[in-house]
Amino acid sequence: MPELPEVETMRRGVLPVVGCRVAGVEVLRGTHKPIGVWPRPAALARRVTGQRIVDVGRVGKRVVLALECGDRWVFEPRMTGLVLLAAPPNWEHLRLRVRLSGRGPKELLYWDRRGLGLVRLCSAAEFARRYLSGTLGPDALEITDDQLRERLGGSRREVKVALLDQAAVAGIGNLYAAEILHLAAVHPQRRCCELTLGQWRAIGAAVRHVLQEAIRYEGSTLSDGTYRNALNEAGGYQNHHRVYDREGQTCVHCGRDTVRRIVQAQRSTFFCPTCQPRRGSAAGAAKIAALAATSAGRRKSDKPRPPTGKTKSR
DNA sequence: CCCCAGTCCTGCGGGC
DNA sequence: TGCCCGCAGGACTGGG
Repeated sequence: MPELPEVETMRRGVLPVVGCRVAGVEVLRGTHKPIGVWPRPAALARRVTGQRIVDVGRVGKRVVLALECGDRWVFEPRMTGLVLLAAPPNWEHLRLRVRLSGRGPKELLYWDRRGLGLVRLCSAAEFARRYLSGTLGPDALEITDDQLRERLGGSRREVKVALLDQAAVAGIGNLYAAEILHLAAVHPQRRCCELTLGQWRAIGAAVRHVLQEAIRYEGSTLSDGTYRNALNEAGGYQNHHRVYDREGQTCVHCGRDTVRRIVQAQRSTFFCPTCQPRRGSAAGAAKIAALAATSAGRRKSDKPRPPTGKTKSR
């Protein structure tokens, strides 16, 4: 389930490949159906071999290697994909091995248990067309409250479903949508067009706060253990979840009600009926005002543990 | 245009 | 104990 925090953690983890040259690439086929790789392996090897990696960026939930020729190599993990420098959780599901030369890591690996992910090499023009020109909304870490409201405020969709729309805002998935709405004190089934300006601000503040905290803890590793960072280590944010996967447990905020589970758009949604009433509450708005202040104040001093993050390229 | 249901894929856990 | 079915949710497609 890599969402923005997990993919950002992978991106930071593989930053040491910047400056290395691609010495070769192997597309591995085990007993499973091969993942999507574009172009086909022979053409891929021809285009990437000898190229220097000049940057590691992120676009939504994808890791992007920028090559010196201008091509962008996009790794899209979808449900279970991992971009790794260390040994993978299980060699059987290794899908791609990129051998590197130069000082730094000797190889970069793409692993994917379910094989729903894909790896695509794009020219600069194709990259822009696919990922930068309107098909993907502003990055969730950078979107402003006004942009969020402009892009979703007119929609009749339920707000939790709308937050998953990558064309509106890029990076939020099922887990963090639930966490964000609990912090913002907004019921997941409220329609976007019914939300107040204050509620959109609360959601905006919660988007930034939840995602930054999750990045600080290097993402969420659920009970299936699939998600790992680039060094094959588990994340820590699962210990700080407010509602996700906590059905029937006491709400950590109000301490009185229990977390409920409903299904929206064929996906589980977790929420607390007391903290997220169907109508907005003054208490929720006040809570968010305080939170927004601490979140903004923390941003500059919030250093992840090494390897440290760098500006992403887009 | 907007929105939704169905599809892909594998591992795991519940039920019998 | 072993088997089967349903579920997990990324992005995409086809259709209303």
